[in-house]
Amino acid sequence: MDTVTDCCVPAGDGTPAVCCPPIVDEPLTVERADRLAAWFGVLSDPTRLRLLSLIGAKGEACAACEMVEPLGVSQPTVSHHLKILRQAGLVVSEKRGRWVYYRTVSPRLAALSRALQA
Amino acid sequence: MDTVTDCCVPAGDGTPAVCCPPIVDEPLTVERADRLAAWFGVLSDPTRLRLLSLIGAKGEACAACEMVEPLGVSQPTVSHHLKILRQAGLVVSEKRGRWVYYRTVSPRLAALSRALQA
DNA sequence: CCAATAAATAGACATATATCTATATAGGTA
DNA sequence: TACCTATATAGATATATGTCTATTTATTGG
Repeated sequence: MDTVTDCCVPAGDGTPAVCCPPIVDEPLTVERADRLAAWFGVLSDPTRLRLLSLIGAKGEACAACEMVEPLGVSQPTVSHHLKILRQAGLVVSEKRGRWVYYRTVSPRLAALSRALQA
Repeated sequence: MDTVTDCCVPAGDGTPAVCCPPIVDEPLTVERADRLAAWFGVLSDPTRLRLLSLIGAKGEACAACEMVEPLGVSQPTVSHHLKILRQAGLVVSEKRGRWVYYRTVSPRLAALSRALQA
């Protein structure tokens, strides 16, 4: 789950691959289904969704100072979920001073959104 | 998880509710996060995604006759996953003759797609 | 250089879930 | 009516996961 291209379907005829085309367009391969399922699994936890939403709404948010208190879970739990979001490529982090700031990765969210288009 | 409206955000000012607005627009409430997480949980299994994709691509598919064999899992497993997809409102079923046919529910998929728009 | 603090890791534990086999149900068909 | 056959349900089991407390790591400021 490292790059957006994980979600692409190779055209195989020289034209550019289509990234995360709607899943209802043609039957998913086992590989694409596994990758997409992993991403949706990342989105299947309320705490992670709230973190993602909080980061997106603020534009940028730091882990402990802005996210632990409003979510009502422990600091290690926030850290755990942010790691999962980061590994999935849904957020990126940057250390500035003593704090770590997070931002959402729009292309990744857009790719998943596209996969669900009807 | 019964209607698309489960995903809506009431406007509270007389104007129509916005259904499944992007989660990065404003911080999710606990309730919306719980509901969205449940839906993404339904999408977080490769077998269910392949079922959904197969049904969508064919336009309509019957449980045993068209889905058990290509998926490579047992009939009860297919039945189990179809029930979960049905309860989530992502597919509807109709019994015709001896078989049960499934179709995808476009508005529900569209609502989830909208929630992930960047 | 040391103390304070933000963040990450380790480990434990409870809960959820995906799958299977075996069995039940239901409804068309001979 | 009685039998097939398509689905659904039950129950068991292995695995995955979300959360916590306790601890470690890393970095800033005095």
